[in-house]
Amino acid sequence: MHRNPDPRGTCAHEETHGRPVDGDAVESRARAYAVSKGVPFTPMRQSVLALLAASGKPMSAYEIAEKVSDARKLKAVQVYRALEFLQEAGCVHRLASRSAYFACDHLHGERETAVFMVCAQCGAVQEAASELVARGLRGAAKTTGFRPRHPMIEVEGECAECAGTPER
Amino acid sequence: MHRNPDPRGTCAHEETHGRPVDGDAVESRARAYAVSKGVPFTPMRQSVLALLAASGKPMSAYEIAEKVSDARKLKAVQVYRALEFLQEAGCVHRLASRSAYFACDHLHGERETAVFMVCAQCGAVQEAASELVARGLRGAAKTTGFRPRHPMIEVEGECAECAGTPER
DNA sequence: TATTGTACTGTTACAACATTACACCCTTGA
DNA sequence: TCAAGGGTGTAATGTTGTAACAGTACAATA
Ligand SMILES: [Zn+2]
Ligand SMILES: [Zn+2]
Ligand SMILES: [Zn+2]
Ligand SMILES: [Zn+2]
Repeated sequence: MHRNPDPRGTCAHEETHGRPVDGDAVESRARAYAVSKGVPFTPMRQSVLALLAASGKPMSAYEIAEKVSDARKLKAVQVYRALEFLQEAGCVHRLASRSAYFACDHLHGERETAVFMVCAQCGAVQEAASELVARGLRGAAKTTGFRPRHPMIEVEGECAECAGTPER
Repeated sequence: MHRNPDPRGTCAHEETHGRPVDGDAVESRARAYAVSKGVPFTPMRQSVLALLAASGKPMSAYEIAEKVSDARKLKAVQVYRALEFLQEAGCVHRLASRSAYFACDHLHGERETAVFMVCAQCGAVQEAASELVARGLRGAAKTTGFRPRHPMIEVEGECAECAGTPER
């Protein structure tokens, strides 16, 4: 059900599709967060974040463990620890629909509602913050007396590039 | 909310929190789908759907396998097969945020955008269809040329009952 | 300097979720 | 009778995520 599509098989122009994020910007955000929490920004955390930022696509923790070409072979549990920190720092998100993680260089207001748009063809993720969606959610919640806490919006579809080149 | 005398023993706690769906309605929808596809609506499928409808809460496949009190002990893979059919039939949804499945007696228009509101306390799920959210998503997609196909919106929070009775 | 506290690391084991593979039924229709 | 297509039962395996614990690094403190 949530097997990740094989990038090599589905998309010949992988290079054109990646949406690498600004690695430096995102790393400095992570460093700032580490300072604010009084914890170190370790090489482990740096490696995982750099890989995600460079790839620009969601990857599973096990995939990350394989691809962190840091000589050492990482175990998944180590990756999960790094991801936990990076998610707290706000520079990595988890895609529940794929059990995958990706780097993000946006600045998220505390109250923002992020929309993740995942391309079914190439796997690239685009992020948007829609006030209209946020209002809609508040409205839907109000009619049932529900108190929203953590909205999660993931849309599968086709990115502009893949829609434009329908048959690779 | 509906007349749904649970045949088998569900505990009293569940009783107060569950939001049982209309089991008959949802089963007839599943039967109609089976007919339309020329496949049988088997006892296996019926049992799984009935259990989900009666419980009114999301359950994992393994939980379902345990609780289908049908004398036989089901293996998870059998439950997954039934769930696959029931999801196609549109009477069961998967909650990605919890890797759980729940029955739904709504009629989903092809273009509707469903919002799942999951109570963090009691686990109950409420479903709503917000046109405002749908418009917001279309808007967000349009600005990036993204073609939305399967939106997935899950909001964690507290249902009216749990918010009203903080410490039951 | 020695001690303590805190957090990261490396490793093993395991829990929870999901799929693949295959043999064995059925029923339906040549 | 036979083959084809689907459902079932079972075992094995794959994937995702945590718990537990011993060891290490380092800073604050006595
Ligand atoms: Zn983001
Ligand atoms: Zn794409
Ligand atoms: Zn529904
Ligand atoms: Zn509740």
